[in-house]
Amino acid sequence: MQTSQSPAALEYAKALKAEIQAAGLKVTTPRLAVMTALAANPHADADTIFRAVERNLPSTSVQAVYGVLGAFTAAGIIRRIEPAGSSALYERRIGDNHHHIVCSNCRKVSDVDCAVGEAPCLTPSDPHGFVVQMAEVTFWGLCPQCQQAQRQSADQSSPL
Amino acid sequence: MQTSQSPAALEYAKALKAEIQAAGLKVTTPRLAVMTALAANPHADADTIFRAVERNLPSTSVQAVYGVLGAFTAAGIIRRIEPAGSSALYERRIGDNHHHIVCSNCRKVSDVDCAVGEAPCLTPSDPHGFVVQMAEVTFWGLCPQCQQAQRQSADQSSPL
DNA sequence: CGGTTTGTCTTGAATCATTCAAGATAAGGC
DNA sequence: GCCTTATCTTGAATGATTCAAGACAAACCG
Repeated sequence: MQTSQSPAALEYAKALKAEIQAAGLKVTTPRLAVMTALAANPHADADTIFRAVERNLPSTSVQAVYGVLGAFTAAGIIRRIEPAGSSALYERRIGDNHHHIVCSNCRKVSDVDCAVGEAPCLTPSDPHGFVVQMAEVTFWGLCPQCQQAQRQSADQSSPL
Repeated sequence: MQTSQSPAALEYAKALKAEIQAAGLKVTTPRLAVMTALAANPHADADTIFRAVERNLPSTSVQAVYGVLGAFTAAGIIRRIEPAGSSALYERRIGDNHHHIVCSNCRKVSDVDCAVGEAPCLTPSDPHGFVVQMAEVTFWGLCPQCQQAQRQSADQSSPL
């Protein structure tokens, strides 16, 4: 991206490169850019990532971003989530089985650690013959901003 | 649907009608048909319901089905779920906060009662300022049929 | 360091689920 | 039975995502 980079940035680039190589994938400029964009946008959809990548790498195509995200997801170095009503979102935080809370109004997503380490309710009572591989928990609620917006409109409609 | 109906079927139709009316919606043939189709297909997408409805009511349009499903969902008499990788699915079982297990191979869905009545891990440790409204749990795994298919292909590739 | 192989990217187009809009129709209240 | 209004039909549009073919570049090799 830049001709001159800080030592920290160089370290970071090296780590990214190692991560991608470790997944058995070739290291390319678009791939590094997608990883960097994902670091800046922890729950981003393909279009958000595309626009972030495009800023530094104007020749990038949307399909390239989809390809990179697909390859990363298949390789297991990023995770894809699909909350109802949102397009697919991608995140770099993986391997810790964390969950998400989604704003039912604006669809903003935050990470949530599982409250209970062992995840007691994550063993279904009767899996109907399924072999359970994982449990995914999505909380729904109102994000701080939408709470405030709701309060304000309530104040307007019924002022004391 | 039929000119002559059994007493039980008449009772059922009456109950359906009451349910739809109670939601403040007009009772129409397509709406009754959608409800019946949903009873026969507990986790069906719009197209499945459309095809089921179409059998008895050939004049029905896909958009009518979308409209009915949307109205029912908005009224709260059916529930819409969107497991990752599936189109929207609808179910009549509502109000009991049950969860789902989805086959990661064929996307078949089954209901799962929450293992723990209180749902202990369903209170996020740190909701990041969100006001939590509900928790949605989706289990992923292999359904019995896909397990068998997997076993058979494993037997073929490495026969003893 | 240049050649070769193979995976990745660009361009262009297609698919699918879902939604929007306008007019025709039928349900429910009177 | 008539009127109002919600609902349905028809037709078209949208948006996210995927597919396909050829151009290109990364990694491996000597």
